[in-house]
Amino acid sequence: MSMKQYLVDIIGKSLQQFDLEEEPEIQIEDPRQPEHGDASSNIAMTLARPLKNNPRAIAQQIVDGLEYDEKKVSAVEIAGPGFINFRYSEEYLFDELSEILKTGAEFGKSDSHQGKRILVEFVSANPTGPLTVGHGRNAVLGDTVARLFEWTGADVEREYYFNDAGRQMRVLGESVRARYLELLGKDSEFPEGGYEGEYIRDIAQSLADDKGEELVDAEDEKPFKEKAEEEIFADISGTLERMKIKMDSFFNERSLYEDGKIEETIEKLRAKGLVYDEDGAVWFKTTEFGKEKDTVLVKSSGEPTYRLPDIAYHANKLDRGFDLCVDVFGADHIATYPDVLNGIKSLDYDPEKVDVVVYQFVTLVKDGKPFKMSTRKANFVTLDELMDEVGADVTRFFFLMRSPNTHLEFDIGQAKEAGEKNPVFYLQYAHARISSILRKVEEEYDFPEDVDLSLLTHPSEIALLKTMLKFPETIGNAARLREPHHVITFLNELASAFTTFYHDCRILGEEKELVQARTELAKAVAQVLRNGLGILGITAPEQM
RNA sequence: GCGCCCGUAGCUCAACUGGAUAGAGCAACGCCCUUCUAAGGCGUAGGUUACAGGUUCGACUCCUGUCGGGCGUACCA
Repeated sequence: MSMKQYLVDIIGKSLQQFDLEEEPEIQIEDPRQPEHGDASSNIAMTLARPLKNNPRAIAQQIVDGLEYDEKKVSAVEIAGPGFINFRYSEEYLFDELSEILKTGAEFGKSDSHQGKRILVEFVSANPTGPLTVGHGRNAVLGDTVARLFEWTGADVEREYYFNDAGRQMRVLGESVRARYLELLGKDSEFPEGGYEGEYIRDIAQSLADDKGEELVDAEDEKPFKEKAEEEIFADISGTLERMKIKMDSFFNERSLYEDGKIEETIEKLRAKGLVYDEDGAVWFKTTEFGKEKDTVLVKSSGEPTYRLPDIAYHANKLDRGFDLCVDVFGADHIATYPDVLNGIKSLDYDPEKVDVVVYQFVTLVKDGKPFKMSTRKANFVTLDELMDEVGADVTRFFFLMRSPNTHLEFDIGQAKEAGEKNPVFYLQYAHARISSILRKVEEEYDFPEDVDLSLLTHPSEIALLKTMLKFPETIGNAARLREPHHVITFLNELASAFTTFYHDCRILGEEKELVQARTELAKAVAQVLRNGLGILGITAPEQM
């Protein structure tokens, strides 16, 4: 049982002395100031109103009725307006340190999503060009949220959804055809709104190499489109792999048509009276759900809008038995979400099982000015280019360090000169330092089996230990909120606490028993750093 | 016009569910390498949390309004 759960339990027991109509929720928080103890509860303040008494008096009554294990809690104090502050006993802290070492690579895992099957759908870019830094935030966020779910016990599947049948891909095929003809010196007309990127020429070139003039009189853009899709997908897969992202499945929108799911979706909605025909188009009565206008599902041309397959796709996900389906997408797609929810709800699925992680746009800054990206116009910086410059670790870190809900400013110049001022190195450096020390300890010492951890008495040692203990809760919060940046904030705190310890306390050259105790402490820190960086998909180097 | 998101130190951003004295990094200034990695440390400076009200014992956090920015509001994806 976690310490916080223990505190909730003992406070709950003490509260039985009051005649409360309903059981209050007992909150335990981490005080910002060390003088305020290791854990704190505001319960007395929240009870002031129902009990019609002042908070400090209530706090006193709660503390008087509190029965606690002195092996866990060394002191309980009332402070400020009525906070009850707890201090952890050293015995508890040392037991926990042993626990971290024993649990090792598993330390930080929890069971809040135990037994749940979760599908995380992300990236989902149509194969019209290489992945850009614009896609990077989606890719890294989705993968890391998936990792967080895994750390909280879920069985996770990562899925990439794409559509190679739409207009985008036709234009892509036409663009390749034009470049192909151009290469062979034939007449060609570059399509309006075509893809202008250099990679189109590369694809055309490889077609010309393989097929010569065979395709000059091709009936349509199909062979060009297929070649483009193949090459671009190979490129995207390579980029994902470089970023340590491994998809479990690729889902093509087309299969929804082939299975008749699109038709089925419409018919089911029609049977419920939520779909009607007008002006040659098929409409979804979204006004029923409070929207201002109804929404077109099938255009008068007979082509569905993207909302229809979106609804059918989510129904398909739920048919596959997932307990939770999480979509990751940028703020520009937020408008589709209510339609999808209303759609699946109307099809009698539980909308609670669909959740979305929305992130704000990445603003690219180039030469000190904002820079609009467009795949079509070939204004972009690819993820591969970025990784060539700064590597995969920095790339992942960069996209994860900020809350998904805030605009992320990406300054290309700054990223390139990232070098030593990049914050990811601070974390890796702490790990490398510990590794180096551990190698030396290994060479120079031979320890007995028993360790006396109670030799760890320096404030920096205790502070470091306490910081490590927050790790499991941090992971739990990050998973619950789908916000990986909390892990980074924690790791920064941990690395900083270690660095303070490193400067205050030596390991090598002290009394042998102390060397041993501090070695155990350092091993634990390295372990927690590895676990945390592992969740972020960032390496923990042994030397730098 | 309407809807969603955002506005915190010079810059980029934190602040868990409403908690106690709003924190980091970068930039600036001053120190610290014969000692386990200086990709580091210590110190100084920097704030009316956009603005105005409200709710609360307590507001960066919740509510209302104003201003500023982003996105959406298609028979585009």
